Amino acid sequence: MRPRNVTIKDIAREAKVSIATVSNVINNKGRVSEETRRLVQSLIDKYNYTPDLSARSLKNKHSHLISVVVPYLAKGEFEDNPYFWQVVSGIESGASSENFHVMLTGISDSPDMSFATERHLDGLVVIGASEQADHFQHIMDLNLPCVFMDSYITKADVYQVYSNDKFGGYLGTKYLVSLGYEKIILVSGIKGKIAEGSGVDYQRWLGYKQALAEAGIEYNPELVIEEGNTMLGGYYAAQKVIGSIDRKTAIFVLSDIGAMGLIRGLNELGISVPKDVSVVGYDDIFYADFMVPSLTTIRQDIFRKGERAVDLLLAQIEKREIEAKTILLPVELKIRESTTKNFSQ
Amino acid sequence: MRPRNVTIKDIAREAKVSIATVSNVINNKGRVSEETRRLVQSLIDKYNYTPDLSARSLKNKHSHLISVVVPYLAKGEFEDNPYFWQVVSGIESGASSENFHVMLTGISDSPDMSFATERHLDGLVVIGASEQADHFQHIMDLNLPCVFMDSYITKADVYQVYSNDKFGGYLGTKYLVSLGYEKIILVSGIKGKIAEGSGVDYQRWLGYKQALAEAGIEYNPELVIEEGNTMLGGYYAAQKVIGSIDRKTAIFVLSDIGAMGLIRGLNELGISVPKDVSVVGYDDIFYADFMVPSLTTIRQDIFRKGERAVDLLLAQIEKREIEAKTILLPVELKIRESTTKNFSQ
DNA sequence: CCGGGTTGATTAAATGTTTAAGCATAACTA
DNA sequence: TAGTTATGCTTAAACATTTAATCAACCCGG
Repeated sequence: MRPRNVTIKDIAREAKVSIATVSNVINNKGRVSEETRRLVQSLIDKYNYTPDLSARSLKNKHSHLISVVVPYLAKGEFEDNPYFWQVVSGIESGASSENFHVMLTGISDSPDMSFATERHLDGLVVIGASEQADHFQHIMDLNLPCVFMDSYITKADVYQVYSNDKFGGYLGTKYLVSLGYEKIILVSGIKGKIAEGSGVDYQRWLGYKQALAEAGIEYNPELVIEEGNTMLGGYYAAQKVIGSIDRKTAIFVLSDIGAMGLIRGLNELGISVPKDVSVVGYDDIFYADFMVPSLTTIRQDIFRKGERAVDLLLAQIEKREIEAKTILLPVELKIRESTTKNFSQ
Repeated sequence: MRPRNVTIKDIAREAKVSIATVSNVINNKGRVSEETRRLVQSLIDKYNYTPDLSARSLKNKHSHLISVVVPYLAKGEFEDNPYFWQVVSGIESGASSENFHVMLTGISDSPDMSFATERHLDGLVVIGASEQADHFQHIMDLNLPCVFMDSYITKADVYQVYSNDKFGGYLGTKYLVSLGYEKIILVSGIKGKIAEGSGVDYQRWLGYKQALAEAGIEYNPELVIEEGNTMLGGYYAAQKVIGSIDRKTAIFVLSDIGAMGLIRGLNELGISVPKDVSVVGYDDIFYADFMVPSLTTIRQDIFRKGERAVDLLLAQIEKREIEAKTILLPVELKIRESTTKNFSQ
């Protein structure tokens, strides 16, 4: 029905040159006179010819395709934290402006990474990897340009981007202390991460501890609730936390989504934020500002993080010189309605 | 460093057979004895060989790759409605279980669809297309298996999946009427869609009108606010709406995200939900249940919608017989805290 | 014992590119 | 003017597959 796809051969035939010449004008390589270059280009435009990427990638061993590897919540179901959508959005933005396309793959317990070589992927952005996990070695074995985001890999000298999680933990805690609270509950993510000493939550916890130490508040491990940085996790955390809330207590939740669940849970238990307890979140996902109450939080530019990851990835792919293998993005305290001065004294 | 990728040739050589035979065992085609099949398979397993998808796709003209086409908010920036992440998650789920991979591409005003043929994409899931828009014809011209989601295409006989938007609009409106409200403000999406008569918002608007008619309430176009189904849109809608709120007024927002912005905006203007006004949302995005107040909304199973779109797409790709080209998913009223009976009488 | 069918394999072409090597022709240099 | 060099282009191989065509060997019925 529709004219079959025009190939380099068709262009070459009509221009009365060899396909090599056409290839040369496409890629701006080799030697070709201005005259034929124009002729060929005009035919390319006329027929709207674009080279077949499968053929190209077969020859080249690269595809202009990168993949972002996102942790699965359940089998085949992505984490429902809008954080990821913002990251992915940033990655797509960075990639598409450099003419790369983005594939989306989930990673599970037994990760099969063969797709990366099968498809001649040019690179990977891996979100929230852990060097303890199986998949880490699998990924390293690919020997592919790779950027780890929010991963705190120390064993290997890899490219990484993260924001200043330790400082973020410090900032949030210190702010609550400055408001007059002396007992600061930390609601953190996946169980065991802190003990394991890995991941963003561990870093934020370090900052939390540091701020406590500076304030002369003794660290109490019982105030650290590892509930998972999900809405439901925060919601259940409310029940765990309720018993220990007094006039000197504030809560620092290491994700906005968790904070949202927590606030909801507290409400149902008759505790109102910020009247009865102050809550600080983390991430500044785009609706933190629209919640009721709006959420005091540690802001990181999530979209930007995705873009920067692509920068770093493309630098590797194109073997450009780079200042540093690691990009550390700033965090910032956003004060909103979910926190208030402690008037109990 | 790492042994260069093993190809079909290597397997063939070691098995002392031709590459055609290896190809046959891989694809379960042609004739090959049980004995050699086992031999070859064992070598495939031993070397962890997987066929090169570029070469395959060059020959086959298909790639086991589909793309989901998402509207851009700004250039390179996806719509921030978590709705999309849930859809994409469902699509990835459906695709990966059938060994397809998913690419993510944004669509803008001047859409270049050449990537689809260049990459031998097997199909497209297009979200929120409009047959009036430029991109629609571009997509049709590709002549590729395609599923339109939330698009209400009528000009062409295409595969589509949507949920029962008209009924959803009816349901939400009728519920507010049943609570005793007589003046129901509709906060809708992108300006002009209703006049244009296209898209999900138009359908929901039809349902809205129908419910009003059944209740004997006169339709008043001034009560329809087209503000964009974004959080910020809802937020600004609050200002437009504030003047016309009285004791008999309720608000139906055609997206949860917009409802969230609206409720926030109303709060800032001193109006509390549901005490002063009842609000119904649309979508049941995953945190509608966790907001304060939790949101009465029209629920659709967004994740499922993504999965079903893939079903439909794969049926086309594999040329399977299908009952119908259109899948209509149910909607359901979820009653929560943002609505309350009108006690003004 | 001969011709036809079945079985298990091989050969070779084809897919659409890129690229190294080669080859005229023209232009420059000594 | 002869030798070198630069220019513009072509040839052909290579990339890793699939698949149609072919073929040898074997079996079997008449």
